[in-house]
Amino acid sequence: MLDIRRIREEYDTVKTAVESRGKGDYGLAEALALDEKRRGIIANAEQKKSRQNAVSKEIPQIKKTGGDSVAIMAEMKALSEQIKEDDAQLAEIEEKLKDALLGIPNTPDASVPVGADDSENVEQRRFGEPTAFDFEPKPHWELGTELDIFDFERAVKISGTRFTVSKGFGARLERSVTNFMLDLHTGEHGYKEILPPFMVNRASMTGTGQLPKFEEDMYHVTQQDFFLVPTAEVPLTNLFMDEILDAKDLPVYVTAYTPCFRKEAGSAGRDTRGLIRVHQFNKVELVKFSKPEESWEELESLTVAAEEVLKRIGLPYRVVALSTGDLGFSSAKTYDIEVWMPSYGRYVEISSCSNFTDYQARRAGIRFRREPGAKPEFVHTLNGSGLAVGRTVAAIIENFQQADGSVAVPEVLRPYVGTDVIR
RNA sequence: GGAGAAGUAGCGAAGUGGUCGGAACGCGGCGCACUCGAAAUGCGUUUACGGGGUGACUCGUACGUGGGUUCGAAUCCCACCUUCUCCGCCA
Repeated sequence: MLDIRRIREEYDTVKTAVESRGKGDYGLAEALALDEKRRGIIANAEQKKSRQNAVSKEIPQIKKTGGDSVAIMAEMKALSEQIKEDDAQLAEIEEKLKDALLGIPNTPDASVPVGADDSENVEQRRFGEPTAFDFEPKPHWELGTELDIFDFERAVKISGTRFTVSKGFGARLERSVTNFMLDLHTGEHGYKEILPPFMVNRASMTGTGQLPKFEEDMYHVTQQDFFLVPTAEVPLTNLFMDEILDAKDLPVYVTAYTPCFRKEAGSAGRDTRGLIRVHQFNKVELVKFSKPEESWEELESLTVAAEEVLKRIGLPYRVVALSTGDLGFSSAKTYDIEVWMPSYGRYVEISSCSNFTDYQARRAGIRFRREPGAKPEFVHTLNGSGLAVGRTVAAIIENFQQADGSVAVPEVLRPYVGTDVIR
């Protein structure tokens, strides 16, 4: 969430930034009004409390010396009731203020292109050229079914639409890609591998910004109020919830493979075939905790680390900077990496790399101390897919398909897959 | 799932209705003294959040969490969370 003091002191700047997302002020004006009300109540209540504390210290003396405590007790009783009323009123205002703040998105960085939607995203760079074929290429769902490595019909039978079953080399390829990504990031990019829970509590989902606004997108285990993780970002970022880190340990780099669970509500009819948009998919996630002054540099290197996966596999891609209208709720700046997907005839999102600045850190209470005795400051959090595994598999199958319907295994993956060609 | 015990500063731990909350005591950390240096020893110091103030500073809040009783709660009552021990179940 945004710092209420920043909203108070730089209201116009914050308002302009938030409104650049193109969907109003998200209750910013309301938050400011609530804050003013809140401070008025605090000033009043604390004066009364100060008096109450002072008198409470005197009462034992009065009693000991046999003085008359009846009048003062009556006064204190009345004061105590007033304080209770003030506190109740304050709690109510603070609850409202907190709700208001949780509903306000992060302020886009000044470098983010202003635009209404994804059509105004700005391409940053490309790697490779869209794959050229001297035959008619097939989409991965057709190839995969013919090769008997995907089984969409049985997935529907055992679970429903938007679920997948991989078999044989299909399952092996998925596992290989996952391992390749984890090995690259842990071995060469300095990330520590984490295996987190796949279900998290409400506090974690609130810390990273999925709750309270986006509850309808999540799978909720109502029996125990758990949520299935929509991304490993949630458990990874909340590793340090309510902790104060040591500056000498920053930056912290962590990575994890998890399945990701999403309802995909509102995308009915979109990408209904294949591995592109499903309720459960695998992803390797990269998360960083950094000092504020280093986070922009860290965003660039995180994006480069994610790109490296595609470079080594040999898949054509491009990087785009999201415009303000397409930017995620908690993000101050996001680069999407898009891989070339022949069946779509365009680039498709395969990674989203964001700097959340102190927005998530403030919600989740993740701080650091520059030196012993210094005031704790909020860290900056960043994350990016490194990469979405299912979409990577789909891209490999489509871009590496051969005229005879077989799929060449990219060289870096051969030691993992154990074959040169899937046929 | 059942029974019992416990949650107080970085760690251990005292406090069972008021002068006990930055909080006894011990350990650790930091500073100073002693030392060529270190150890040992001695002295001092050591939380976070919010309000007000340019500031020195000041007021408030916090004893797992949330309620309640009381003029006053770490202390009494209720609910929940977590940890430990035993039993049950289980990969």
